[in-house]
Amino acid sequence: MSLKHAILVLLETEPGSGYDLLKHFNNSLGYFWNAKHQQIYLQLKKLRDEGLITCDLEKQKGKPDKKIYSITREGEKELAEWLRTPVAPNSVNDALLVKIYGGRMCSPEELIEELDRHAAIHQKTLDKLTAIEQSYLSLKPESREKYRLPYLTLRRGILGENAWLEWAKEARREITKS
Amino acid sequence: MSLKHAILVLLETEPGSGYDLLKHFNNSLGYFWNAKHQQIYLQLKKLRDEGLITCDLEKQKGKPDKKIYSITREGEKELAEWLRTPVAPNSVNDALLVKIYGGRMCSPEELIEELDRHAAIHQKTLDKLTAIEQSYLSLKPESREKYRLPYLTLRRGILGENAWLEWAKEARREITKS
DNA sequence: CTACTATATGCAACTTTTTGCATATATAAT
DNA sequence: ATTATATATGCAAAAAGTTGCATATAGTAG
Repeated sequence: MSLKHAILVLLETEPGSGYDLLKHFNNSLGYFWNAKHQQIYLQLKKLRDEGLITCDLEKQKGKPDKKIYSITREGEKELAEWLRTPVAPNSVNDALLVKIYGGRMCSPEELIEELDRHAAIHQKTLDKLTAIEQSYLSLKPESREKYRLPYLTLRRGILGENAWLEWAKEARREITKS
Repeated sequence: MSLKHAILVLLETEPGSGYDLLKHFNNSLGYFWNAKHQQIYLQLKKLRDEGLITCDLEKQKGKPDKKIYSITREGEKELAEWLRTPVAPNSVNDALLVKIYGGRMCSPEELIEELDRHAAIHQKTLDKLTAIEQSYLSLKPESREKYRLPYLTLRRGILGENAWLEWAKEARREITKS
């Protein structure tokens, strides 16, 4: 669906190899769009076949050649069009909640253990996001301009993770009671 | 993945037809596990093939026969085992955030329009969840016991949607500034 | 000296999910 | 009368995503 557009968004900012993209992705869109590296490489191939991006080889010594992808006019057009089209609301798949919903069949201790495990992961994500926010906020106001919109998505991550952790505290209290 | 387990969780609570399940699902697990009706019917078939659920026909006049599914011993075993196994953290796919991230290429007005559209959807979800919460809270404390764990997942929904709407206000202010 | 991590890709097989169609009846609203 | 909605299922094809493997080098940590 829109992994395709996520890639176009990133390549519109700057060209790069699949690997570059992957790293960039994992520090930005990856926080709210799931994708494995295979998926990204596959999409890059497809996007190239569709002519939405181009690919130039960059020779490197020792390492395999880098394929540097850039967005094309076609790609920009496609992206602009997508931006004008309404998208579906976020879709969530949260196995932990399925577990808790049906948690009667297992011990409170086991639920708490799993909840804590997830809380640790969410805390880690929050820490990363907060660190990114700090580096954004330490930029000079002129430099911030460029990142204004990405910053909004960062905020979404931060508010979301905070809410998650708040909920986890509440849930923990409730489960412990039993 | 765990649509399978989501179905087992619901059938463990009470047997029912695919359609019953679907409605139940849409008012509970559906808030944090995405699935279309086709997927549910398909999974029911698979679960039956695996012997985790059974199916009895219930004749109806006028309408097609209902297939009433129930969980089997095998199914309960499978479910209990799954509950003891750690699950992956929630995965999110949020196209709106991809859009905002790359929103430089479209007008603030268009972004705001889309943001508001999504906000309306989230508000609607929040309203539904709040209504469910109200009916839960109006139960006698003895009757609540049964729904304690599902209620926690409801709380997750409420806190999550509130956070979403808070963020949307913030984002709206920021985008409007430009 | 060895193991691990990072760089840098990608195929093949499989599972999961989505999209679009298809059917048939009952009831409530316009 | 007609239309829409709810009931009640499901197939088939396509798209998307996951899992597991495979390759090859360079640098760093133990």
